[in-house]
Amino acid sequence: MSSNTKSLSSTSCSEDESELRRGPWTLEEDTLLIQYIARHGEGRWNLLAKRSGLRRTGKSCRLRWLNYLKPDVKRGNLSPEEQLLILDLHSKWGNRWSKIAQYLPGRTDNEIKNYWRTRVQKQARHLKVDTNSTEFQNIIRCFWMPRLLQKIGGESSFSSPMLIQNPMALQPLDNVSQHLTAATASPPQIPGQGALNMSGTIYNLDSIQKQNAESVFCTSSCILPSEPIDMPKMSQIPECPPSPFHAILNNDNAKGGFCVDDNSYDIEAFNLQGSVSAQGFAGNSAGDCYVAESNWLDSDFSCGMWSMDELWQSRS
DNA sequence: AATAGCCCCAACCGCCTACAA
DNA sequence: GTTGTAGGCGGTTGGGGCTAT
Repeated sequence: MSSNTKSLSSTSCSEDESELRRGPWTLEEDTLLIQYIARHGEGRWNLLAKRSGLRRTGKSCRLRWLNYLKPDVKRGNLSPEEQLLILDLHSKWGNRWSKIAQYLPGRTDNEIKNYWRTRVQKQARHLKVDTNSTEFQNIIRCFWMPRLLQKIGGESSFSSPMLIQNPMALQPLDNVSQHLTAATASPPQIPGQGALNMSGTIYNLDSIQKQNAESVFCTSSCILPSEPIDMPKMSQIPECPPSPFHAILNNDNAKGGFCVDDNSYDIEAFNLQGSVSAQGFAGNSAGDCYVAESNWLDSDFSCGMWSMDELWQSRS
């Protein structure tokens, strides 16, 4: 949405000339701000606001520049890689939007915050869980992030700029995100095989792709193990609870859905029946969960459906 | 075609911190 | 050490656009 096209609702003929303007920025204001910064540079926002002739607060000028006018601000939907990074970094730092934004070149804290509120929190609302809850964290780790990884892996043949060959496996985690952002800045010249390593997690894309007919194992501390997964062995781990989502794809009469939009790669909706919440995911020991989701990953996943009754039965 | 409801995002607000006087 | 100011951050809101009915 460009506010350039918007009219200033607060503007009127009788408006006091000395009054500060508020609301959407006009094209003229944008031009003034850009020209001033081109001549004098960023910073000293209050002074800028006075001298530029803009009847705006310094704060407003700063915000407009940083979130919209700055040349390197990226527009458009967040890529799966960016979404994955946000989910991962948020699990580490919480609502430290500006810190998270540092790892996504061209993305602003405001944009990331909006993404979290409109996409991620929406899912939590549908599930009737708190976004900070263990349950929801598990859902993100076990379903959303693997799905994004799968999507990235699926595109690996290959244009995904964040997908890099893995020269930095086992690097300290804080370097990893940096590496990822660096990869974004300079498009890779590599084929799409390898791994993503974030937060100490090696996202083994080869494994993901091979696992389409298998399943994905995830733990509280990582999404996928760094070692190639021996899925038959994994599936025998006794403490792995049965996947509540196993029922997802085998029930044509399902009334609930866990949907991922193929274009945005977002989980589109949890349409849960009654008072069902995601509490079932909290019971996984140490946050571990086992996801048998062969069909989920295999399908085009316009919308996987399952019965919530089955879901609940499967976890008890 | 009209309209009600929802979604998304730009912009604002209030608080906090850093720093200079 | 205190005070004032600027900048930065996270939370919240308002309104345009989209979709469903």
